Formats: sequence, C-alpha cells, structure tokens
Amino acid sequence: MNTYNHIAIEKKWQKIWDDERAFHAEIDYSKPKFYGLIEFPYPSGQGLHVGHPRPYTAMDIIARKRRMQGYNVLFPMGWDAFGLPTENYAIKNKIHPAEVTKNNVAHFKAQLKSLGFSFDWEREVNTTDPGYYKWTQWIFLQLFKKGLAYKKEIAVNWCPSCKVGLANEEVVDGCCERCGTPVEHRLKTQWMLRITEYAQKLIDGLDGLDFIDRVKTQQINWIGRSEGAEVDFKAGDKTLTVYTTRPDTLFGATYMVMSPEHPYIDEWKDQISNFQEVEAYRAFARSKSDFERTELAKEKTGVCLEGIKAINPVTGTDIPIWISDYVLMSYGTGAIMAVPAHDTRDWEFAKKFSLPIIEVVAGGNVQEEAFTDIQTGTMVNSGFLNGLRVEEAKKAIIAYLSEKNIGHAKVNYKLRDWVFSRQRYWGEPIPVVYCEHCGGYVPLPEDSLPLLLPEVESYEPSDDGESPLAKMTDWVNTTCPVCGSPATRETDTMPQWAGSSWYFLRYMDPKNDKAFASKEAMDYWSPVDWYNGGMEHTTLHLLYSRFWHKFLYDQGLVPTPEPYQKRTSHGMILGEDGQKMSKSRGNVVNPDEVVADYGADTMRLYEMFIGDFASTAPWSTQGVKGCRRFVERVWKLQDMMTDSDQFSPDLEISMNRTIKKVSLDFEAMKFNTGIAALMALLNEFYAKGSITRAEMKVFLQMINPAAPHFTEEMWETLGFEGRIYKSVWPEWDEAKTVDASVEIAVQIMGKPRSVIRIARDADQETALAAAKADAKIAKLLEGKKILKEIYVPGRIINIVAK
RNA sequence: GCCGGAGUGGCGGAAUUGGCAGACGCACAGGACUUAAAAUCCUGCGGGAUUUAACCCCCGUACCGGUUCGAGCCCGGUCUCCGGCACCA
Repeated sequence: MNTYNHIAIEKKWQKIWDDERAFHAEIDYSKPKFYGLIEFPYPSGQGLHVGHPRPYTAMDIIARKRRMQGYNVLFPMGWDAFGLPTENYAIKNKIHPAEVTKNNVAHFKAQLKSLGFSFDWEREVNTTDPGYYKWTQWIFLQLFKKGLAYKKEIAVNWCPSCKVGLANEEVVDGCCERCGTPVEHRLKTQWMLRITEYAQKLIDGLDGLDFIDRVKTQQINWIGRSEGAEVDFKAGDKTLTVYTTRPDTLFGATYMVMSPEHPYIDEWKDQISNFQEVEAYRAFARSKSDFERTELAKEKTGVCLEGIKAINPVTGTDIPIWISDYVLMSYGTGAIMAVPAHDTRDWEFAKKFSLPIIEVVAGGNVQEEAFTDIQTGTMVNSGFLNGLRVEEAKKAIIAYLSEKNIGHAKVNYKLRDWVFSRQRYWGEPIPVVYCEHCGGYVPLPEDSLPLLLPEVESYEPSDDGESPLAKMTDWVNTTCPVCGSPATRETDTMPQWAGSSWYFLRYMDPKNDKAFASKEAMDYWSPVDWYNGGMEHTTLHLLYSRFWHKFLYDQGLVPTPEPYQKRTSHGMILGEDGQKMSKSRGNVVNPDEVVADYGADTMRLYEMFIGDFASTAPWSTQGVKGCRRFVERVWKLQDMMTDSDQFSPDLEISMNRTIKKVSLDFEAMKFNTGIAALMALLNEFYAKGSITRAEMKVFLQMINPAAPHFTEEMWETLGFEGRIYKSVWPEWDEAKTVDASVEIAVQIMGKPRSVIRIARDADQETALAAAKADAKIAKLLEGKKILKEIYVPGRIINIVAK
C-alpha cells in the first residue's frame, strides 16, 4: 500500500472535479432540486479565516450527500465585495479598489478550492461587477418608483473615523460597529428605505419558516411590535398626541413629556416664559452622543415648559408639560403622557421633580416604586374604569376615546427605516439625478443601467461628509432624462447590504442580461431550501434581504413570499486559548498552514468534529492531529480488506446503525456525533482485523461528504466503479439496526445493580423472571418483599423491594 | 433591567428526549515494537473506600428543594457564564 500523501491526492482530485465539472448544477428542471446556501464572504485582504470553512464544510456535506441521494443541487459561491476595508486599503496603497478586489478574490478562491468545496464555480457572482450591480440598481429603482425609497433630512449616526453615516443596525453600544469610535449625530439628507412598511409582514412571514428559534425571536424583538393607543391631549392652543401601551392608566397621567426635538416647542416659543432655559436644555440634549446617552447614568433630566398647560382629557385637570431626553422623537409621536404610579421611568422623573403620583391600579405601593404588573391589578381612582381589571380597562378606555374622537388603538414598531446612503466611493451608485426643473429626484431610465462608478483621482471622503463622487463635477453635472434640463447626479452610494440583499436570486441564473433572473429559473430553484449563516446577520442582512424579497414578491417579480425556507447558524471558532482570534492576541490559526500540514480532509473533519455545530468552540491543534490519525487509520484499512461483497454477519447491525446515525446526524447538523459514529465503526474494523469489500464501500461513502479527497482516492485504488461523488448514498435496513437480544439494566430501588441479556421483545413475565434469576439480583432480593416491578422493553427493569 | 441559551471528567464534548451518566476524540499512564526516540498497535483512565485479586460498596451532571419506581433531562427557588435588546412610553 502506498503511503498517504494528502498534498498529491488533494491536488489530483481537485483538478479532476474541475475538469469533469463535477458540481455544476444542471439546468434540468425535471429533477428534484436542493438549493443550499452559505453567506458569501467579503474578500478581505487577510484572506480566509479558519472560521469561514466551518459553515462551508457543513453545507458542503449536506450538498454532497444530497447529490448522492439524487438531487439536482445548487451550491453556489460569490463575493460580497463592496465595502470600506477595500476602499481604505485602496486609499492607503494608491491602488484602485477594483484591483484590490480582484486580487483578494483570487486569493480567497484559491484558498476555497484548496479545501475541496463542491461549489458550482460557473455561477460565481461578484457584487462589484457592473453586470451584477446593474440589477441592484434596477431593484432600487423599483423601490423608488413604489415610494419605498425616499430622501429625508435626519439625524444620522455619523462615524467620525470612517467618515460615513451608519444604519441603526451598524451601531453597537453607541459606537461604530466596524472601528469602535463613538458615533455622533449629524443632520444629513439621506436615502431611506421604508422597511417599516413591511414590519408586520416580516413578523408574520416567520410563521411558516423552519428558522431556528433564536433567529425568529431576535428578529421579532428587533422589529419590536407593541399594541397600545394614541390619545389626544389639549395642550396650549394645540392638540398634542401621545402614544401609550397603557391607555388604561389615563386617569393617572399627571404630566406630559415631550422630546426636546419636538416641533411644537419652536411653535410655542412666544408662549413659553422660560424659553431660554428650554433652549439651553435642548442644546445639552443635542450634544449628547448615542454613546453618552446609553453609557451615562440614566439620571433623569428635564425642564418644564412654563406658560403652557395641557388638560387630561378624562379628568379635566390641568397638567404641566415637560421636555426630557428620555422621550425619543423617533418612536411613537415624540411625546408621552406620564403615569408615574405605573411606569418606572415616569416614577423616577416624578420623584426627582416632585410631581404628583396618583395610583390608578391597586396592588402595589406607588409611593415606594412604580407598580407595573398588568396581571393582578384592579382599576381605582379612574371614574368609569374603577373595578375593572387592566385588560378590560384597556378595551373600555379605547372604546371611550374612539367614541369621543380623541384617541384610537394603535400598533407601533421599534423598527426604523433603513438608512440607505453612504458617503463613500466603493459602492453601487444610486441611479437617480436631481432636477430643479422637474422639482426633485428623477430615476434614470432602466435601459441606461448600469450606472457605472466613474474613475476618480482620490477615493478619500471629506470631513464635511460628502461622497468622493461629489468632487467629480464632470460626472455629477448631467442632464435630466425626463426634461433634458441640467441636473446633478446623486453622489452617495449604496451600503454594503444592498448587493447581498438579493444575491441568492442571481445564483439561480447568473448570466442573464435581460432580467436579474429568469422566471423559469426562479420557479424551479426558489426558495433557498437551506441557508446557514452567522447570528450576527440576524437583524442586518437576513432581515434586509427578507424585506427586499417580500417587496419583489409584491411586485410579482419572484415566485415565493419568503426567500429562505430554513435557516441554521454556526458557532464561532475561538483561538487555542479560548479567546476570540485576533492578530493582537497572536492566536490566529491560518487555514493554509493547516491544509498544508494535515490536509484539507483532516481540516474539514476536524472543524466538523470540534463540537456542537451551533456553539462556539476553541481550536485545538491536538484535536486536528486526532482527526489526521482517523484519516490514516481509514487509509490503512486497505490492507485489511477481504473480497466479500457482503457485510460480515457480526458487523451487520453496526453497519446499519451507523448508516442510520450518520444519515440522520448529518441532516440535523450533528456532525460531531456523526463523525464519532464513524470513528466507533472504524474501531470495530480494527478490533476484528478485517473489513469486507461491501463494508469498505459503504464506509467510504459515509466519510466522503466530510472528507472528499482521500475517499475518492481509495475508491479508485480499490477499483470501485465510477466516482464516489456520483455513487448512491447507502440506505439502512431498519430491521437490521436492532439486535434480536438486548442488554438491559436491572435496577433495584432505582439503582442499577446488574445487566441481563434478553430477547428484545421479551414480555414482562419473561424479563422479570430473567432478572430474578440473575445471581446478583437474586442475592439482593433475598428476604425482601417486592412492592412494584417496572419493565420498559428494551430499556430497563426496576424492582422496588423492601 | 428585559428576552433568549447554557452550566456534565484534566480538556473538547456524548447521552435514543424520563431509563446502565461520561459515546467519540484529546491529554495522561502502563505495555508491545525499537539500540533509543518518534510514529504505530494494545490496555487503562470521574472521585472515593476496600482489596493479593476479582466481585462488591459509597459519592457524583453549578447549588437548595420537589415530582417520579427511576431525574443530567420535568417543576419551584438560588448562583454563575454567554448572546441579544436596552429610557421604545
């Protein structure tokens, strides 16, 4: 037997697979299909990280197994290549970002190929390719035409280091997700996408989907639906509307609070006697960054608007209006009714400023703390609501408000519209022009797409927050496609999330230049059957792409209301020291070295064997060696093989059990236990000192999806027919997964005392007789009275005796 | 603070979902082979008590209590860790 040379073997088979177009998804729409998807990487300059292959190997195993089970499999790969790091690298090294991208992609691709993934490379996509972003722009135009893309002056999260506006989802603890710099607020005109329009649909759509629960709950929490009511208060000469989830406590509203940004404040300027003080507070609130707002002690601050009074609509009482930054302009109406007795924040505020606290739900001590329980309380001090329970009172007050026309039920969402523009170069140009004559933004004609990124001298963004494209006056100044008047191009570009919001559709028909994908291709391949990705994308990419897809569905452009049928998630791989891998810690494992030293097959097996797929796990070089040892032991089976084309009788059950376990475990992403079962079976072959040809065939097939190279090599060497990747996945015989006789434990008083071997389907009488005949059991039962006997066939016998 | 998830040997982790806790791998120890080492193969490996040896016995799945013939798994309470959200009215 030749020695195992992973370098030669892996190179050989990677070339053969390429030459044979082994993993090309057929355009044969009559076969059953399987569309498996993993998140396409951002091709960074650092190259592949050992974290990348974990989900890729997992889905590769599923894809390879499904092919062996007769499916037409689409398992594609591409590049999410727009983005800041490339642009920053380009600026620093004076290379065009497109050039940087090209180099990085080539490096990534070589690394992925060295791992032997069965991607259909003929369907490779790249978001920075004009043939691709043409359709990103096209979809944007559809959103624009339906009023879902709009421009608005808003206070954006501004990262002073990246010099770019950020979406809410990109701000973590008040800091820039990417560089950690505290985010500031800046007023800027930004393109927005009306994802809020789809808030309810995004919640409802989750119902029929096979997403892991963590993902569903996180999306639901992020969307943040709440049910309540809007109530109108007379306030000065105006009507001030508030949103509340506790309309039942209206009788306890002893003051109101407006956000410092509320527009009424300026309109009341002449009537507010302490306006200077109010202005000072507003300036103070404005200067606080998000970081300070979340990190600083949540000590309540605020100023009373002197000279303006509101009236509680149910009690008729005059109540004061305050402004405070604990009320946000971006949620509800930007104003609240304060019920200090039953809301923790209002209670703190009322205590600090000595405002009256009136109990309207009995059950707590509202002088000590706010009583917020909605289950147990009964209404008091509340006129016609007295005596009702909270839920009843909510209905009653809403009915009353509706009848008087001063309020109504209302649903609110925490989700906010998606800030869609970036003041950077390396992104998709937004295909609109601003035309004075037409009085606004005019979309470019669809047949003029793609709108190419112009060549610029310098990619550097400016401190004033203008995109590098703004400096390109030749490009910016154009004519309006509608009226022909002079017009200016939009100079902001799209965020990185744009291209990834629909890429799975492009894979279905990647070269189409008439449409983003043909109806035929989408009807066949949609939806993605299984999408595995990181938890960190739950409220970003995953939510954004569901939104785009739902929009496209509503326009009749895609066949399914949801893009992904199933979503699973993998855990992170930590450094050997249990810490997150990072350059500064010096604990980064380079996948190229692992592949070179141990081989791709070992690397793949190890990453699957490392632990529970969904959990984080630390890297272990010793563990890698253990998997290499497994590969070599399998390799050495060649010397032990006999010619028999049957399973040997004493291994028949093990064989069938292992086929079943591996088949089911892989399907459930329990790769660690699936591989453990293969190792256990290997140990059986070693214990026996031989393996039959029939056993070898099935054994190699089961290992193949996880470790495709050396199994293919052994398949060929041993003279099995064709290619292993084209062979048919083994089936198990359920009847042969169980032995006729079985060992079961015999307990006395719940403690295991002995083990007996009896027929699997032995009846209670036989089983108990056998148990009592056991010497140990007989001895322990001597002189005792049997009170109860439990027999669970195939599992256990428990005898209760005193 | 709120919402999720978890806590099992020296380590990564198993446990048919209420039925012999610790599969499989790593590390470690002993043995075989070797001039020797590595590699490889075999054996052992939760803790304790006891023993010439085997059997046997006790304890053990973060902690306290409960349900059950039987609990790592279910219920009540406590602690710790991880993830998400966080002044959302």
